[in-house]
Amino acid sequence: MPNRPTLKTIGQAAGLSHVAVSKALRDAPDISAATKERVKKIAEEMGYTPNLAARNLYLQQASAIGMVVPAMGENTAYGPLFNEISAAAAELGFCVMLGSSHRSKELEARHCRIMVGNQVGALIVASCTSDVSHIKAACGPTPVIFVGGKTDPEEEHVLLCDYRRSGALAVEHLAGLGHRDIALLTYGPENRTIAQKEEGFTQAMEGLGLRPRIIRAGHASDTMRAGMEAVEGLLARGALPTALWCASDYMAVGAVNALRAHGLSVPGHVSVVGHDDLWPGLWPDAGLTTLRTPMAEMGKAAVELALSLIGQGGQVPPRQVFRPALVVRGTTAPPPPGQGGQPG
Amino acid sequence: MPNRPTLKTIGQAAGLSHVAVSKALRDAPDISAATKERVKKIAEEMGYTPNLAARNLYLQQASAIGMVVPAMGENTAYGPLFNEISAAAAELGFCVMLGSSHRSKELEARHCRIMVGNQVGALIVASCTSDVSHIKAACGPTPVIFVGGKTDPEEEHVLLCDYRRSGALAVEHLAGLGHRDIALLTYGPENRTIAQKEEGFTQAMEGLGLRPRIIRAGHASDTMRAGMEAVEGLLARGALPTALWCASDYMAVGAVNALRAHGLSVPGHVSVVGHDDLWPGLWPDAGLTTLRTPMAEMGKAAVELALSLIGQGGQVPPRQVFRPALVVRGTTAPPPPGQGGQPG
DNA sequence: TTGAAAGCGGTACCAA
DNA sequence: TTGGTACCGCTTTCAA
Repeated sequence: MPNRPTLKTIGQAAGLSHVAVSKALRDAPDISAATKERVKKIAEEMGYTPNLAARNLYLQQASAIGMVVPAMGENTAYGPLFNEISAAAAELGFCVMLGSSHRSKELEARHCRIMVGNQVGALIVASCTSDVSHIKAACGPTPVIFVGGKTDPEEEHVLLCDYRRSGALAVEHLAGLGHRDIALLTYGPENRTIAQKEEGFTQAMEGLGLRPRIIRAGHASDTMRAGMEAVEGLLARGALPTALWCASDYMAVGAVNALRAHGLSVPGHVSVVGHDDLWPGLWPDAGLTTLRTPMAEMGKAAVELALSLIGQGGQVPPRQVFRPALVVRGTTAPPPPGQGGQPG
Repeated sequence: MPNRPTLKTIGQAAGLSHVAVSKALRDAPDISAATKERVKKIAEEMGYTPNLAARNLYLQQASAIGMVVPAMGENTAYGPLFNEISAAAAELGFCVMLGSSHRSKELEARHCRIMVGNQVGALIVASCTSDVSHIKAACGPTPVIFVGGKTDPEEEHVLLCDYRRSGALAVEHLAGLGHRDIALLTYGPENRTIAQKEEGFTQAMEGLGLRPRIIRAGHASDTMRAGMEAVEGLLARGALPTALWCASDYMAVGAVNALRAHGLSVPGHVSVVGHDDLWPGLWPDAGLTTLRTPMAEMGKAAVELALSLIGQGGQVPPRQVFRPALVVRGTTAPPPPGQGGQPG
């Protein structure tokens, strides 16, 4: 590391002790205004930046929080979530250490250990598996906040999204438009997020006396293809419903793509709803009707909870569930005349 | 911060001084094997993690590097780049502090200051503007590595991608297939990346005696729409070429979308090449032919350069230019018979 | 083979 | 109003 000026350096230049300099820079009441001004000027000139590691060491504080995710980009929601967390943390003078686990439990634990060693006050982890014992072991007494759908809602600190409600909202919207034959398209492998969506969907459909159809196709690694395959399968069986709710926006785009390739109009013939609202412009000639997860609120809540656990913020509930919201754009409309009925 | 065990804690449990414990844990030659084993066992049991901040303070080292980007996600290349940087850093026991500037110079500088205060050894910055004076001011003596197309290639430490070569590769591929009427689609606002692509394209076309056509449309914030608008404009003027090179993959998807909406086949009627290769599966029913920026190499190089500047690695060239590579998938083919000629 | 002392940069306490 | 001293957790040096 390059030689930055320290309190001592400034003190020498000012003919003062490092203690006086420290006080002057922090506007202590027992330093004369003249001295303060002089010291501040010198510090400014020398480009002084306090060494937070040293300060934290003495004060037994933290000025960083950690975050571990499976991967950034790759059409996941972690990018937007990180943006919010970064902003909220910077607002409070904290910085964020981030690690990509590349979906490896070993790397996940390794990131946690490195960050704990580097004195993060708390960790926000979107684990790549539902089993998080290795993470807890790696973090020891450092508090961990779990985020993301794979997590057990009974963890001590956890921020989740209510995907059951997603199902309710999707069905409510589509049924409200007059659809009665609605299918949910999901993908493998089974996880808590998918299960919740299926549950919410089934419950909402049955509540309306409608038959819930759930089609599982493809794999999480390529949900766009999964959407196409699901639609192809439905078409091949002559079982196309009038509305589709897809478990992810990407899947929805794949579904729309496949429908249009077969000369079907969206939303003219078939309505499609997505999930996540990762890219408002994803389907630019119309805009995808979708369910928005409240990333900004989740990010802010994660930082608040982290600071609260560090003891740098007020009390915050240790478990929070966020509610998705419906965003109506151009891929949903009433069903074609005469097709609103429930199939056999 | 929760009370983690320290060397002193372990020493008390082991009936030794903290010095002996420190040595034992680091396998110093002057500690007996028996003591080492005993100490290590106790440390293990207590879940000891060395306080790297304290170690760094004494050793005047850094164990973290910083990275500042305009935003994660949002269809930028920073996600994949971060993944690589994270992996390379973790490999070497370093962690990465990341900040999203939300395209604000103030926040950009703020992140830099916070990270410098937190003792990062070096910073990797993808600036949101070409002017980087505020960043340099915020970082002081801490070395900064600039990445991304907006940067002046004369900066002291800089990693770039040769977008002129992208133009050459795109033209070479399309001309090799028999295309003579090729247009480049770009978007505003003008920046160094775009300028380089245009330059490389023009040069390559003229080298083959072909007329370079460049269409600028839309805005960087929604390049998918820009791609659609560009195609609509070309169709309206009856000036559609047989091949399009789009400045981004997203723009290419928009272009393909618009072409197909008009009943044109890709690559049957028109070939389309993208740029970046952010999502191999972006256009699932074919796969987009595109130019791939070598993210993995750039990430690795960034970390190596950072460590070299910290004095923790070997010598590394301070400026590096990476070469994009052509990835041929399903959106390029020879032009339709009789349409390979150069237009008036 | 072990440990006392000093120092990294900062802050708190108390004496001058 | 100022500064000496001690301490945060760790490592290095040197004496026991």
